[in-house]
Amino acid sequence: MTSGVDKWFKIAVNIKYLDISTVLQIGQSFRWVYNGETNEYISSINLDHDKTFDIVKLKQDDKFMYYTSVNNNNNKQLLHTWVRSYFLLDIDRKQLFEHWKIKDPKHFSNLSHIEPLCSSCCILQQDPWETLLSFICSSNNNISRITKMCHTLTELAGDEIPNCDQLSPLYTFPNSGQIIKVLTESILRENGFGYRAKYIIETAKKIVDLKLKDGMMELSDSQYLKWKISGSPYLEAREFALAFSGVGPKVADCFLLMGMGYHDVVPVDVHVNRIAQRDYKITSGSSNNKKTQIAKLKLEYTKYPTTRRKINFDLDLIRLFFRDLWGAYSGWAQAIFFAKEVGSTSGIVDGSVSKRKLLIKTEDDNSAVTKRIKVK
DNA sequence: TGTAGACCTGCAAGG
DNA sequence: ATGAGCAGGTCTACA
Repeated sequence: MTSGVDKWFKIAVNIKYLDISTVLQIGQSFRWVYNGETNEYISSINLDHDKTFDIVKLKQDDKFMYYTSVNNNNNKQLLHTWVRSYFLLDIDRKQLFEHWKIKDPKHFSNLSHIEPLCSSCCILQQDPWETLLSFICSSNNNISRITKMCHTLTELAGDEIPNCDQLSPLYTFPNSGQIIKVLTESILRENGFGYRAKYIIETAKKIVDLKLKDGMMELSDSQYLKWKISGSPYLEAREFALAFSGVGPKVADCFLLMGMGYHDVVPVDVHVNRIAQRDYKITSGSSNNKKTQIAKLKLEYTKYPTTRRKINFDLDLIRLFFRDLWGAYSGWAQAIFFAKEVGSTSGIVDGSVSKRKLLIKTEDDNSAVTKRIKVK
């Protein structure tokens, strides 16, 4: 076990540029536990998408992000690589903003208004398998329950990680094999998963079957997903993702954006839909132009039967509108508008003893980002 | 082929 | 104290 003194490594990141208290709680990742006394975030992390997990801690001040691993020798190089990759630090957010200012001046030109939201402009590059399951849990659901469900999944089917020096034990995120071995739909239902219980079991089964069929049983689920999908055009990747139970267009796009690195994907949910209609005047009516566009998509999607069955063409046009407007990192731009629109709430803190609420103001009053801390 | 309802659960918001 | 309504949707059963 550790001596009680963590050896922290650090990386220069201005908090105005990237604020982990926003990014980790905005509803992208659901398994970071915040410790209000130490101001640290902790989670079990699959550092290289392999089969071993580390306990990772993160914290931040104005100029630096600090990171450490509680077990596995605190491998600096591995951690460093993971942090850069998880937060996608090599992507130049300032350059993205410059691009968006040119492409969408109406909504990005007033940078003083937008600037407070820069800190939330970060799409995390998460573990593919965990991302897929997390977002299956997310459908028609709220962040605090999604968070709870993700933790429950680890407790029910993951492995307890020894010596992690925490008040409550931490577990690995279960792989597909563990899920089908240990869990059933009724167990998940008893544990509050509701109708998503079935989707989780079916999805885990499908991954096991696919790996078997492809002769790739030695790969972890995430390695398999990357092997299967990486490099594919978006439409093919989405077709593959949509074939899973409980995965519709929104969940598939979240998975591809946050788990598979498809940065130009804008997941269209009720909020993005509302933004499109209200701020961009995307009509829900049926103009000739729109009918033409849909007819074109229908033709194109005949090659993709699952997509054809599950897609909503009106919403898909909104995705395409934003992709064409914002470009290669349109998914990141969407994160800014999403944060502005709904703010965020987060889940468990210190073993669910208390709860933290973080709110980003949404009024059109050019106000700065405000945060509210609420402790039960 | 397209479109209403149903669907688990927990929580805020308003009365 | 109580309970309708909703939450970053998806699935199924019908016309």
